[in-house]
Amino acid sequence: MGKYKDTSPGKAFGIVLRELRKKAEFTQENLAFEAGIERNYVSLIELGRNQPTISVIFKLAKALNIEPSKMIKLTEAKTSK
Amino acid sequence: MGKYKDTSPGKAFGIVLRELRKKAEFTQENLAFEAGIERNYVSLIELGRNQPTISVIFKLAKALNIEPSKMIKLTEAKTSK
DNA sequence: GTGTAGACTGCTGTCGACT
DNA sequence: TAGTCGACAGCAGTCTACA
Repeated sequence: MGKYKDTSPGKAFGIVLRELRKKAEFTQENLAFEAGIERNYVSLIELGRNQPTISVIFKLAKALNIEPSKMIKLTEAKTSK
Repeated sequence: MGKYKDTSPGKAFGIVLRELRKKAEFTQENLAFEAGIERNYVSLIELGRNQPTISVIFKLAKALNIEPSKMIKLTEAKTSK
């Protein structure tokens, strides 16, 4: 407890998602199509406005051809530091 | 064709959560208290009825003293993607 | 100690359209 | 190409309570 500069998991995940999407050279529209979700929803997640559920996380990971746990691992790195 | 990996991420996560909770010798009530969520909600997650959001996953992982990515890794092993 | 149920609040996620 | 807006359905998550 006490004070920490707390980047919420949701926001951190959004940053990770954007980085991975750019690296994969996807547009939000392409990623949304591959993951089977809405394009503007990808935007909301990347901006950290929406906290995705576990099923959405798995969909995104599959679309990006990466393990879900790898995405979470990257997210941890942004939340703790 | 694997053994029996035909589970949705939500259900798989529930199974993993229960296994980890038992291993840590927590009751649902203890875990809920540590994670700062409702006791019956732990039950719903374990049963695969509710899909937790990423923030809840992080709360549970912290309460169990395990990395969130580790929980997801275990979940992958029980999921058919 | 856990599952479930109802009632409730608020957010996830969709959809079309405009910036 | 990405952000946002409003309207909307559905579900995440709370709370109390009972088997």
